[in-house]
Amino acid sequence: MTQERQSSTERKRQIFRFVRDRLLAGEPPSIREVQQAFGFRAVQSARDYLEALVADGMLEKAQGKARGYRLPEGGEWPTRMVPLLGAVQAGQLSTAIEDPDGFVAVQSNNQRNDLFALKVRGESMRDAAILPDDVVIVQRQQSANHGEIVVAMVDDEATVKRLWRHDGRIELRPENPAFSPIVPDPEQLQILGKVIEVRRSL
Amino acid sequence: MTQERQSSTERKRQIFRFVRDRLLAGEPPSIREVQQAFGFRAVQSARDYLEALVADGMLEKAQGKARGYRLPEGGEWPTRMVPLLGAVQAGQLSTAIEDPDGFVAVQSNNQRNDLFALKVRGESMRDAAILPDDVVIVQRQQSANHGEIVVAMVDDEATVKRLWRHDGRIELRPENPAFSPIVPDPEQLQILGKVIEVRRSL
DNA sequence: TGACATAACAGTCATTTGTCTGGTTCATTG
DNA sequence: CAATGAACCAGACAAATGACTGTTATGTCA
Repeated sequence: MTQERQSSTERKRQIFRFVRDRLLAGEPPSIREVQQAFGFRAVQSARDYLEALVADGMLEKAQGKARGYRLPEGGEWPTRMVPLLGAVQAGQLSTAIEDPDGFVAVQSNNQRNDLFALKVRGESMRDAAILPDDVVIVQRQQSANHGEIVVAMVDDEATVKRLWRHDGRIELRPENPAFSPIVPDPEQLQILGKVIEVRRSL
Repeated sequence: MTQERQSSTERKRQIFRFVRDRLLAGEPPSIREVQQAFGFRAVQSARDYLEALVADGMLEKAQGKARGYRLPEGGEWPTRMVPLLGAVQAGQLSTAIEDPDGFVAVQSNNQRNDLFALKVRGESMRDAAILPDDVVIVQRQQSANHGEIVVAMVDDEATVKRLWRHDGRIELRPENPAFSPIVPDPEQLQILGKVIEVRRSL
């Protein structure tokens, strides 16, 4: 009359995967949904497993709130959705982020809300293996180190270039012999952020 | 005694962004949480706005479920975790997938469980902008079309190459003049899948 | 065998959350 | 002004969900 007995550890793993997948899909399950998914006849059975997972540090939960189980923020890198911007013009970054073209899932230990994604235009970084229509994940910051690939405002438009420092001057170098380096007026140079990842769909 | 009166459209936008950001963070809000976030004295006020957003197609909701508001399914695909494999040897793909080096978040409308990720070794695809240590997302399939980039078993190891068909023969072409095309014995050619995305961390 | 631990079950209560019906305030306008 | 509609408010009810206490089966092992 009761459901077949199973090894705790294996079922625990299955339940964790179920909850994790639901959380990654943005749909936190209720305890009773876990119960039904695994055919338990009692709510408490599912609850026992969930509590065990919390005790193991595999899950966290918000007391009293509905659908309150979450993945811990520390151990595994949480996946977050990051706004995808088509084009950015000077001074419009924050407004562009409020009305993005879409969202991209990124795994990052970055706590703050300072990542965004940008679609690359042009061939100027071809030899750095960054092609048109690639999507770059960008960490917002006002400056960058020598040699890092940055997104900067040039002629009122966001472009991807490698930042080069020499003789106290800053240069934005394309990586394609067909393009010329840019030596911006230091007063006007506006760096939007540093490229931390490149993605290309085939 | 009542809260300051505001223009509907602007507040609607604000409420939408609030809900959207909560959803993207994986924490769907309850109606009362929206109410409190905007200082409404009545639940129904928040509810009115949420209903309006649903009517506008900006949100969807699941009847009766707690925290049931969602972003519409338009173009945004669910994010799934896909096993990341370091190296694969012949015949060991399925076992490798059970003990992966990690997981990668992928957005895909693919329903089946036939995606995996593989870390690229070697420079043989350099001119296709695929570099060592890049991670390729692969869709498992036994064959592929002319011109597609595939993962195939060569010398008992998985390699990334472009598949070329001519004269009824199949060739695995590197994309780097320093490497030579491979013309495998058709009997032994084992294609693991097709590369659908390339990622590089900087 | 009997003590023990584990996995599952039963039932109840409390809180959170969604739903509903209607009322109040206030600017606009014919 | 009276009518109207928009924005907001009040309160109650119901469904979903979490929390709690205790019980029953089943395997292990001294």
